[in-house]
Amino acid sequence: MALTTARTMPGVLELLPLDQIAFQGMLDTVRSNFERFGFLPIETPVMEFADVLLTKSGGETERQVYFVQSTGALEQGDKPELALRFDLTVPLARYVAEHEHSLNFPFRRYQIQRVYRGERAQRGRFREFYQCDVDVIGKDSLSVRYDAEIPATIYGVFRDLAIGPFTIQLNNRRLMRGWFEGLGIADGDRQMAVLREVDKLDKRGLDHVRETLTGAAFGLSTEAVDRILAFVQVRSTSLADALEKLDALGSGSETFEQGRNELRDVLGLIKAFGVPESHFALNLSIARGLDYYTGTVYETTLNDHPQIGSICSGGRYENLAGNYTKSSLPGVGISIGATRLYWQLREAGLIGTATSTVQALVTQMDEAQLPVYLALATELRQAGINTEAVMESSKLGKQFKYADKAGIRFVLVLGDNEIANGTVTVKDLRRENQFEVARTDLARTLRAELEQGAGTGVRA
RNA sequence: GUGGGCGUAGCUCAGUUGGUUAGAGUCCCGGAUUGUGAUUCCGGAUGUCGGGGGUUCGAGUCCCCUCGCUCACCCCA
Repeated sequence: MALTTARTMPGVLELLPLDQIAFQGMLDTVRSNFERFGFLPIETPVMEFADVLLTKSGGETERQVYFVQSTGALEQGDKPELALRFDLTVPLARYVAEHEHSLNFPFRRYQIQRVYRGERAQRGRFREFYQCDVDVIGKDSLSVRYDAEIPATIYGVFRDLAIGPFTIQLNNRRLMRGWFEGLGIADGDRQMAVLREVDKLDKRGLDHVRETLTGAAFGLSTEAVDRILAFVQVRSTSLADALEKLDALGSGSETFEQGRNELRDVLGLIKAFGVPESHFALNLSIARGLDYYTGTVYETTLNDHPQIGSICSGGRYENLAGNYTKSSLPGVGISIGATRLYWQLREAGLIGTATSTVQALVTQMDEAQLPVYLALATELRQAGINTEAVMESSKLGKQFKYADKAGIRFVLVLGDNEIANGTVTVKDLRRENQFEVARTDLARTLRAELEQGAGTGVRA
């Protein structure tokens, strides 16, 4: 019989158990921080009705959507009725509109699930990936103060992930649009186009952006472009510096002043939330490509690994669910692309080898003593230690090799001597030492050892 | 969706101006006398040379087509 090649589609990340443990450790850190800040969990279906998912989308989104069709509909040649979600924000909008009358506002939710995009595979880009989202949705209005709570949450996440120094960079869409208005770029679509272009500043460089803006596609004057470039190059080094640089921009349109006031409030509150000044900064080139953002926008980068780019981004939007309800539902939120983040951290060598979730292996010296081994394993499990017992007899060396490869830290040997003495021999494969303890003290001893070296599993 | 690069063991690759039975390292499996892994030594398994066609006495190598992967753009986590 011809064999089928075992393979997965490009753009998916499938991990071996030890890597999966590291990845899940990362998600646990994200989740616990989201919960610590008082966000509530929800999950939504992977599939949604296509018309619900694609309401506001232009051609770009639709191009990246996977449609889903039942066999029956496929045979009849119908248009697909269902599609896979491509982010968690659109399903959130649908969720809030659908359950509006049962929800408590401001609605603070977090959601950690996979999303799907039909992209051509590329380094660090996935077709199936995890997003970790937090959003706050208000009914009719939502204070700009929430715009500061989001970065505070994000600070907690990346601090606990311990992946090195990072900076949460902030900007405000109103401030940008107001600045462009002052230069005579009044049309909304045109403002968006300029905005998307300056967003590339950090990636493409000053000259490239200048060339594009003065070029035929935009046709802006050299003076206007110089003013834009001066604006988007603003970066801050501390809170006082940020406020000073905002003042130094001079006065502007009503939109501009509104944006500036929002930014001032947000920056001040981020500090009040306890985020160190070294970890947040003004970056007036941050724009975000998505057009639904209206005010504050965020991007987070690792200081020592700028090539990785943004590892977490989001912002403020008015009218989240305008396509589904007449209610006004403003919100602010952010998303961590966990799959890409994990993949890039691994590429950069920032993730060490995880230890197994299995903490102890009970070896088998003598098949006849199997009940003794199983009783020992049960004892340890009852003491909260994840334990595996060797079920098939083999050479002890082979059993050690198995434990080593599996990343199991403690190997327990129970032979005639130990049984006679009421002891257990423990080999700690991580510390590379061996000791013998009374069986009655075993669980306590292992617990103490394990707690000593407790970590997130993501540390290098 | 648009443009460039690359396809040889599971992985990283070598393979001369076309010339016998296609190699190395790594990984995997087994062994090196009594109850100890990761080091060392010995042995073993593994390939429609991406696929199809053409040129030739002879193609991994040259030509054409095709498929796959990958990088950049677009967009984005």
